Amino acid sequence: MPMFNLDARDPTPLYAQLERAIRTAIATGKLQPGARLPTVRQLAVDLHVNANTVAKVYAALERTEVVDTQRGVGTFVRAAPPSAVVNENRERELERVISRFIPEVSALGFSLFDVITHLQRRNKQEKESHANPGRK
Amino acid sequence: MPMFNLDARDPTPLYAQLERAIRTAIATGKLQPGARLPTVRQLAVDLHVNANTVAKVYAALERTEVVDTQRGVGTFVRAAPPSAVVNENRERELERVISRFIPEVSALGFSLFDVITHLQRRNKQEKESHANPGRK
DNA sequence: TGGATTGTACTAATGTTATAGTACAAGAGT
DNA sequence: ACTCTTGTACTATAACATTAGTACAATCCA
Repeated sequence: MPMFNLDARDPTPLYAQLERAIRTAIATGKLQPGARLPTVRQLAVDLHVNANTVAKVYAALERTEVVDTQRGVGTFVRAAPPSAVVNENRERELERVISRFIPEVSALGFSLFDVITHLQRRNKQEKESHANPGRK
Repeated sequence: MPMFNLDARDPTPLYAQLERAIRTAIATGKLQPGARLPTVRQLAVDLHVNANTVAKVYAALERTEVVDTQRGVGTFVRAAPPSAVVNENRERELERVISRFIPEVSALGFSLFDVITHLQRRNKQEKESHANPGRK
């Protein structure tokens, strides 16, 4: 079972799907700080994509300081930066990004409740995977 | 204000975004059976894309029998598909848009819990404003 | 030191996406 | 018949995405 899931029928480019998947895995705690990502070649085999595609994603994540790569060693999830924004501005920052998000989902016909329900399900799955890390 | 919303920064191809948007609009009832879509050229202007891109989407929707096109007249929404299919696609649609959203907020240093909390507060305010519509 | 592993850097070839521009065909209305 | 609007079809071009293959550099380990 591959660590991530790409959909070849999705018109979204593979590299974009993969980058998103890794960032999401980190954001939701599936990949914790310090965790090691698969090697470029191994992940390419698992996902049935070219090694160059994986390498491109790893390089992008390195540039944006999401992972830390060491030649000959591997690539690892960085420590979550202690939010450059201070607490007062944090709320406003979150408000701003969510305000951009709401019209998008509502344009697709979803309610706030739909979104909350979906996110809570994700959050629950995240906790379960923490409590039972070696799950098959 | 354009009828649909495309995001040039989203790596998903424009034609795919537009096809998805139209199908969703139909699925959610924003575009009802018999409703007329904008002309190829007009929609191209509204969305700031090439007319060929819109034409490509219309042709794809015609091939899959989602719309009915008549030369020199316009393109119109066909009868709605069964709702079971609609609901399945809706879930996937929500999943997709949220998957795009999560890496974005986490890049700003927010957790899923932060987002859920914020959305719940919004949801509460929304209900209150419904109960008291004339409120400032 | 030698060998294996890992990330990185190229080139080349092929297919897809998006744009621009032009032209044609079918229907509506005058 | 004429004109306008609409969808459709085509060429050409540029940029991007994907794959394949090769080579190199840094690190670890025996």
